[in-house]
Amino acid sequence: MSTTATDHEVLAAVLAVRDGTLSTLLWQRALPPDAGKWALPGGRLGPDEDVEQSVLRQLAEKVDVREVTHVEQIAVFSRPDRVPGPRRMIATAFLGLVPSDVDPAIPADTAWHPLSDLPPTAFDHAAIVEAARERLRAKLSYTNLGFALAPRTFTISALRDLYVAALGHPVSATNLQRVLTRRAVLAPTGELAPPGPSGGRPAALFRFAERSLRVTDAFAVLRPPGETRPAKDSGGNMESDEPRAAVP
Amino acid sequence: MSTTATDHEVLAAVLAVRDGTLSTLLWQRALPPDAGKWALPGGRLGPDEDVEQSVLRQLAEKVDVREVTHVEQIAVFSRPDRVPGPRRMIATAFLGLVPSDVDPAIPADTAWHPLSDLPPTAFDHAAIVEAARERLRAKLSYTNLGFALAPRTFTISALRDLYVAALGHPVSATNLQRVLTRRAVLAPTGELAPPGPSGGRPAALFRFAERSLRVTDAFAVLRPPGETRPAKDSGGNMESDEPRAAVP
DNA sequence: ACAAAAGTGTTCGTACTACACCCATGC
DNA sequence: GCATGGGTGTAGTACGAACACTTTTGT
Repeated sequence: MSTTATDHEVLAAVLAVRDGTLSTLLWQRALPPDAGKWALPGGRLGPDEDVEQSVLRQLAEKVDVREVTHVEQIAVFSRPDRVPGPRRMIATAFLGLVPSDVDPAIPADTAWHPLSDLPPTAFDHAAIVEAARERLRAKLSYTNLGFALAPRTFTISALRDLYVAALGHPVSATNLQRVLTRRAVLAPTGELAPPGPSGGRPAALFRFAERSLRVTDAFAVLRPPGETRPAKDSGGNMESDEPRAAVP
Repeated sequence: MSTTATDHEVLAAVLAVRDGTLSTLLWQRALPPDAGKWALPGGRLGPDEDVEQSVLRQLAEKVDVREVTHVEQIAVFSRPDRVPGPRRMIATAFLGLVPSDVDPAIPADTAWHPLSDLPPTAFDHAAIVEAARERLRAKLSYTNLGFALAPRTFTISALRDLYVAALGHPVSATNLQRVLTRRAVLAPTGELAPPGPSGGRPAALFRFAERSLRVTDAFAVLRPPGETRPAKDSGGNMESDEPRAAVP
């Protein structure tokens, strides 16, 4: 047994907009180390699974996996002292997204926490949550990732509220509709939502044209010549997805 | 000792433009498994280092690390059968970049290979190279990452050739200069390069204003209100950098 | 009628692209 | 002079942001 043996864990920052604020799922540790602190869902990588399979399995213990609409790798966290223990623990961190309308059954030790008001967190999990938030912010701007936060059908103003919560800055409902429609990200359902008790014109219901990730703005500048809109989609596998935003 | 013990390796796809084509550094395996096939530089994670430190240490054995101008995490590769052996091997893949003007001393078993004409590669290393290429392509469009491919000073047309090799599509030297100047990515040195043997106007020499990664186009759409140009830089750490491009 | 909410029309500014044209050098 | 390569000037256009205005409902 060489000295290089490690354990590998998978951790998921599951984000969703709850009560108008971006929140993440955490469970409270009962045992040392870091007893009482709040940790991300996850666990040890099993012998016959890759990290993608593992994170879905681990999430199934906390929430119904069918409610997780998008999962992607964020980064490896590997500081030698990041978790105390007999053997070193390396973590692959994931971003998971859950639509705003589902209220999954969660274990007693688990709860949603607004990112703006996190409780004391275990180990380096706060940094993982922050990286997940940055990833989400970035990808909302150049992909159709909104589908993963939104119910199956929604009004534009409801969608606007989701974008505001996730981006952290004001978003105009008018421009949101036009931008997403131009990219063929949104499609009208033809149905209407009834107005609230204080009146107002009934809102049209929309849905996302696709419910899987698609890059809508591949190039910021230096586009291939002749392409007016870069909105073409591109293939790829789970290992190679990534966003733009925060930087070393 | 539980069955979950793993080894962890670090692999780097070191990319550079050589002879006008995007190339990567590979070494030819002498021993099984995959003897004779070409592999990415890397090796086992040491007990007292994180993956970022490890990749720099491993690269030092192949090239002078001071010549590697940028390194960033790409993804974890974790298929249980990705590498045969007594214990499972998980890999953290990195992108490394080397300027086009340095010709580092490399070991006898190591050579540069054009991405367009790779030799038979070991394990899943071809997929890692492809992911690195996508990462580079994406980030060239919305960051100042060109600094990592370019010499310290260069003419616009030399820089254009680098972008063409890395992006794989034509780039106008005129527009490249204007786009990068507008973002304050390029700065003139005031010096001139002598023309070639066939004449022509002497070209002005430029340099990159910064030699560390900066996001120049954070938002494709849905910018924070009031910001005309998003070109402000943002903080962050190495763990959280990522690009946009290929997608699952 | 009035308030409230949704949606459309229109203007404005910016900036990327493309292309024509001018500049400086070698032969 | 002429070819070669570098650089600037200038449309053209597309599109995102902002804001005014209209539409449709409830009270």
